[in-house]
Amino acid sequence: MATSEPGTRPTTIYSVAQLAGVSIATVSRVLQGTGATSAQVRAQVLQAVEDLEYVPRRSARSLAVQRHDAQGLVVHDLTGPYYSELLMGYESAAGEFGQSVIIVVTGQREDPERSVLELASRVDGLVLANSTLPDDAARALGRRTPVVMLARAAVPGCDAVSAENAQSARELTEHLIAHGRRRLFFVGDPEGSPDVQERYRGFTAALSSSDASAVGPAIRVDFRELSGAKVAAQVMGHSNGPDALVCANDELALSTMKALQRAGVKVPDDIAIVGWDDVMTARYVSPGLTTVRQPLFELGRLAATRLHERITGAPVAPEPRILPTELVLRSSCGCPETDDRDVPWVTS
Amino acid sequence: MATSEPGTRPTTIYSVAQLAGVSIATVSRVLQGTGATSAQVRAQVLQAVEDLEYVPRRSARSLAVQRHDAQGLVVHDLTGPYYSELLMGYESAAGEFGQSVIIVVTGQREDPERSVLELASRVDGLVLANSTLPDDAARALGRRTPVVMLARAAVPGCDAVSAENAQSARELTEHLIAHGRRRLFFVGDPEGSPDVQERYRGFTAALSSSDASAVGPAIRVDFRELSGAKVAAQVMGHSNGPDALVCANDELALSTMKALQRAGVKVPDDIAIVGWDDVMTARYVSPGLTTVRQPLFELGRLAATRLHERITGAPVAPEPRILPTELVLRSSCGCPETDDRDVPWVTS
DNA sequence: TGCAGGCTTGTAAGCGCTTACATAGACGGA
DNA sequence: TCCGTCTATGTAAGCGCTTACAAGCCTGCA
Repeated sequence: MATSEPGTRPTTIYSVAQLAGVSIATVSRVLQGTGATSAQVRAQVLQAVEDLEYVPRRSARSLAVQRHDAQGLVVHDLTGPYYSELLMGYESAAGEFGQSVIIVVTGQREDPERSVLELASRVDGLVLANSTLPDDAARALGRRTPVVMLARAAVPGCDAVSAENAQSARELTEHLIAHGRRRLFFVGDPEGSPDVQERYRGFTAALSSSDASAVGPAIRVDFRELSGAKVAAQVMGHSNGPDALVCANDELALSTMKALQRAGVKVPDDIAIVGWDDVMTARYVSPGLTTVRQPLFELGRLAATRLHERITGAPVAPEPRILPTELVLRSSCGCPETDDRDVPWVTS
Repeated sequence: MATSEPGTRPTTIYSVAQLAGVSIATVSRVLQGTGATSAQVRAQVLQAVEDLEYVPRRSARSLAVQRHDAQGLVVHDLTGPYYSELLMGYESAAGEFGQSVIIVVTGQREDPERSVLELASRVDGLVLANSTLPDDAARALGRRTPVVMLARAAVPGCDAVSAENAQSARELTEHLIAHGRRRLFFVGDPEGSPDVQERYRGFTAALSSSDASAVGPAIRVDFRELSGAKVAAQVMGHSNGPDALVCANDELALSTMKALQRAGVKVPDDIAIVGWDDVMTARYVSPGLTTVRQPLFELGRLAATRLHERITGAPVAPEPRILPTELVLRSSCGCPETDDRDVPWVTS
């Protein structure tokens, strides 16, 4: 009914109180469900609320209760399925707690630090993904508001959640060695992100406890799909090139694979390729890409949950929470084709 | 320095004023840049702000100025590259306007309508994507706050932005007809979303002005990748089946294509397949998937921009803003393979 | 009938910020 | 020297909500 006709002041708790014939305190009590109220009055108030289509202003409430009921999620970018899944998970958990989620993408902000600081002033806590803010900035932030680090190392005063990396990297590498591969290269820049660093660590660990060749220097390229051609060129330039490539993520693996195949290299016969993330494309290409699946949705949920715990009083966890990952064996590693695995029973 | 030691009250504009030896009004003026202030005082205030690491509480400001500097983005889900791109674009534009973006995913809310209403109370306006709220709810919302409809039909009182659909559907269909296809089927549920409905409209329009067969009923399946097998079964069950499939999106096209290929059907020789969205997989599969690229990032930017204009006073635009799309011809339609098109010069 | 104690409701004091308005200097011209 | 004008600053009134506290009412018991 009484929607904001031009000139009419928007409906507030005062309008409701007036219409219901009670004080604003009573309206507030009815709406919060705090304090005792008679059924009679409650009905009147609810009726008035409905008639006026009243929704309390959040800012007024936030100011009064000193709480925003909102969480901030800070990521570097949103490209690829990685962040979609993560964000879905995050939002789903936050929603259950009645928390809004405000997202800022630092990659497209000219002054990320300022943006995050500003964000901090409108949320009760925030989650910082990797490549967003340097550690010291994060630590400083952690002193003024609850902070959860996502997919990056914990800093003092902040919680951390992430998916397992080193162990699965090790398994993946050992799997390739078991396939008889001996000249394995890592593709990706370990300096680029904590995730990649961990993966590289697992990779070297597996190699050094095997009879495979000493580790070649990692082929350092950035994360993106674009880099495949560069990698392929470098690989083929080698006189005694690699017989297996462990790529830091699927985009890299796929574009490298495609570039290699186009140049006549057989995958996996001449060279095996594996990646990370289990993106949709991984199960559509031929050969299917062996990769590592991360529980992204769950990771998002975990981050939101942990942050909420912190906000509501839980202490900083002494240890980071690390979610297990899952090897997805297709045939780019040398395994036989198995159709079943490619049935998309799960949407990634 | 003076970060919140336990027991210390958090720093407010009062602390700053006190430290700087001025009144809170002056602090506010310096920080806003409104009103004249002497260089002397300005320096003192700024120094105090820095010393105390003061950041104004947003809720207090929002309450005072009756503005949130935040926009709400309401989507049904976030799966697939569609929403990542869109969200990136949205966030980038909103950030430039100094607006935060709060996102709610209705698909995982038990009471979407309530969630959105609540959202409305903490933002200055919102963008509603399709499949989130019914039109009448949207219209009601539009009466109390600026609303922009995204990829769905305008309703009175709301703006609308979307990507072109019917025209490109028509071109795509005509392209298939030019390849000699005569028994074209549409795959997807036109009732499911306004986008699909438009595409279907373009599809039928192209058919009816050609000598191609009358349109078979659309093969109605939902959007997701899972449906491919069903479609393939249905297609192959036909005695005189289709020689071309226009799929409502790439996920559908790709999974159908894979299922068909696995059953020995040759694409595009036996049957051509085309889709929508130009997802990453489209350029990695063989044959490359012919599809329609939507300017998702731009669409996101446009939505944010339009909403911001509305919030800052612009009237509702009489016409929806429609962004052009682009046919991406690969070989699943019958065109010869062209490698160049597959170079990922753009990340989608 | 009077009164203690339990419910329900109202009153009013914030929450931290912005901003209209009042005030106090500083300056220049008569 | 006095007064009108500006300019820089302070004062205080909100913004809409929550919540501690006060107050009023009703009940049951002595």
